[in-house]
Amino acid sequence: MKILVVEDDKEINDFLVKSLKSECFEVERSFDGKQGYKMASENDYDLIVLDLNMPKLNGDQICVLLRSSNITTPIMILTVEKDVDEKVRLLNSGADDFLSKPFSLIEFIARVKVLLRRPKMITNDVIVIDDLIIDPQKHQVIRAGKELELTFKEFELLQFLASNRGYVVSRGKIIEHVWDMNADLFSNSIEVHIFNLRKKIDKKGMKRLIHTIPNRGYKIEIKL
Amino acid sequence: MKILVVEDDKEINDFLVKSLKSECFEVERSFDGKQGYKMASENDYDLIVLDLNMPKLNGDQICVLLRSSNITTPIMILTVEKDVDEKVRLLNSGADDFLSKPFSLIEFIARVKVLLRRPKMITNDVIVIDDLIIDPQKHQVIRAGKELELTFKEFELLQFLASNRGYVVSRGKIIEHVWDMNADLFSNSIEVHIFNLRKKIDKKGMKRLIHTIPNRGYKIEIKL
DNA sequence: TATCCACCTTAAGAAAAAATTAAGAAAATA
DNA sequence: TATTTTCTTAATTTTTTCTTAAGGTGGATA
Repeated sequence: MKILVVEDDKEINDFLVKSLKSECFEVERSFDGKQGYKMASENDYDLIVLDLNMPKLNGDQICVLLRSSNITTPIMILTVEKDVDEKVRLLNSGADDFLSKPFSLIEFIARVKVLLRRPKMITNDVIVIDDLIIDPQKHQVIRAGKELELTFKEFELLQFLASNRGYVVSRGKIIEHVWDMNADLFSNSIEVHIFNLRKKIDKKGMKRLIHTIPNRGYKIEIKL
Repeated sequence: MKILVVEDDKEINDFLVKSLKSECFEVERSFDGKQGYKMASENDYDLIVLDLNMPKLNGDQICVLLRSSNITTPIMILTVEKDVDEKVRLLNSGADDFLSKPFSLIEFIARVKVLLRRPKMITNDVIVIDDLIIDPQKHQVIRAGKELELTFKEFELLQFLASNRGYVVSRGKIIEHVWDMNADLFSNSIEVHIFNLRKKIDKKGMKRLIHTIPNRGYKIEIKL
């Protein structure tokens, strides 16, 4: 993950870069709006952090410029503005998020991570979620140290949910991926399989991993 | 929505007017900078589209003149300039947006709609408003670091309000987007859902995000 | 001050969605 | 083909969510 930081204040720039690097992000920086814009338009970053007030070229101006050249990289603008209209204006200029100074390191990193988040692809890799281990190659599932016997459909269903961990998976998507085309969308087959899966995986006394989101689907997640 | 187009090139003028009309905007036009300025200053448009290079009076000059007479109508300037400094200069002259020729119809219309502050489309993007984070793909809402359990309707309602942050959302629009056609327009279902949403999101001690605008609807906004 | 109006608040029960059974159909295996 | 396992269907129960309706609150208005 490559992040560009454009901030003319040396101290804040250092702070941002250090914070991001400590989170294992690759960081490039600029202390100048115009140079920052040049870097942003010539390189492919995963996130651009812009200070609002800089000499020569402001953060929001850079933002408008980048968006007008169809650069869709997420942009976060750092601002001291407390004015609502100003914030609305910034969001309309194409920024994805803004952060008012002074801000905490934790808040900054949290926002960065939100902006960088993308759903994962489905692979055949081993999936580990808490004490649940799914090994697609071995067709093996272990929960709390005990190996479980899953049927083919149960395994496919679990793997699909697990590889989308944290994200809601709709019934439609499940049908699409775990069943084939001609499956009946209006049967309750999924419910029955979920029920059977839960009997094996989410035994009583354990923290539940499979969650129902009414009207939307199911989700695998560690709830704290 | 009434839009003024000022452009001396007959062909481009026709193109713009036709494009806008096909999008159901009401359009008036001028082929001349001076006359265009007169029209802009004497009428109340929702958007003014100006060509940069015109005989007698340039787009940026019109822009400065209009702004100096306290006309705040959004202005879009059409330019062939590729130069950064030029673009920055235009933004500073009071223009809200600029578009470099040649541009596509889609791009033009998209920008127009942004400037007209049409309610934004509802996407699946993560929405961050202050310490409220809404992640549609995860069906996850976090306020002040704590995850909240929202029902389907509550989530849809919040997402709709949030994606129109800063703007009032009428009951009609809510019914239209969150409910389906055959919803009862005269029930107080919306009020109840708003109430339940507030219980979860705007807990006491927090700065309120959901605001009632009497006789008009609701609005999500950071009040400072 | 009385009245109206828009919105808020509650609570009950209607409606919808999901969980749970069990039986039988289909598929895999021997 | 017989047997076993897995999957689907369908009826029933349980849970969750949504709507309705009645009463309350507070501001605006005459």
